Amino acid sequence: MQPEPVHHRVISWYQDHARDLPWRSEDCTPWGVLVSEVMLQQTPVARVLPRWEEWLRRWPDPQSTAEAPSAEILTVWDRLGYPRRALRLQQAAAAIVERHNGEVPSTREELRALPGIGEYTAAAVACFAFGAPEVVVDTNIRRVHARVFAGDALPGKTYTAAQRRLAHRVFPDPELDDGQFASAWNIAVMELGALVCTARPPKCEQCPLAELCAWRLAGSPPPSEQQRGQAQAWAGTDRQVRGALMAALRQEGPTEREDLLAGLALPSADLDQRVRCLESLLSDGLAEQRGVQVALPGVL
DNA sequence: AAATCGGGGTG
DNA sequence: CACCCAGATTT
Repeated sequence: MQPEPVHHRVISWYQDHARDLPWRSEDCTPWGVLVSEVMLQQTPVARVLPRWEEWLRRWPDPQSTAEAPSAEILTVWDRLGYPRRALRLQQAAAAIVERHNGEVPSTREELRALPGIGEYTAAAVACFAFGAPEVVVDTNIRRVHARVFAGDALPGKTYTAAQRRLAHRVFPDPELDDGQFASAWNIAVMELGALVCTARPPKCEQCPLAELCAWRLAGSPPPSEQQRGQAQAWAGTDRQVRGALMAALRQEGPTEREDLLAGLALPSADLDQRVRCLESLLSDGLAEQRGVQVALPGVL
């Protein structure tokens, strides 16, 4: 759409209030941006920062990442969560070496074809690392759009087709400013969602859009039951058991299968669940079994 | 469209 | 203790 007050207000607000994050630095490489985006998938900025610093210090480019032992990749990943992301990030590095001569590709389509790079991350890297005017939509942006334009308290758990259409409809026209204005819109709305238009108690008194926010103008109605995501319990789940197994493999190194299964400090997990979870880790390539030993992958 | 996949910080 | 966090992949 044509530039409107909503666009100018958000971008101006960003220029005054943006956090100083290392992957936003002028001298951050596209690889640094890509690593940050993968680490930030479902993981807060504060927990990513130290892991990102160490990763880039050890593996500053796709080539070195592709050559590293997977066991080291998973150890540096530490407890960031969803360790399959770490494995896919290494697979993406290998694909970049093979298909793109070791240089992070700059188009949304090429990025989307890499392992672990979905709709959001492909658009984010193309925009933040290369300045491409792609429509970026993350959980922060979905929430801002839901409130400001749709008048809803929360966007709901799943990214719907209607929400995708809305994001495109309110995106500034890239033809106008060679895309400079359009690409600035993405990071500005995202930061507004992260700092002001937050999930719980939003700081509307600090918001540059408060006067024109549809949700606020409607009286800030509370979220419906449908909009409130039902958080699945954590204790007793396979995810907890898988996480405990991975933590043990990181800390203890190669371990006899029977000792690994018996040593888990999770009394609630019966043997069937422990075996099922270990088998799933082996199947995912997050662990390897060699004889009676189980270990992180890639170490001979 | 829904399920699965970690882990920790926070109101 | 429920809820949230710069999602991707599979079914």
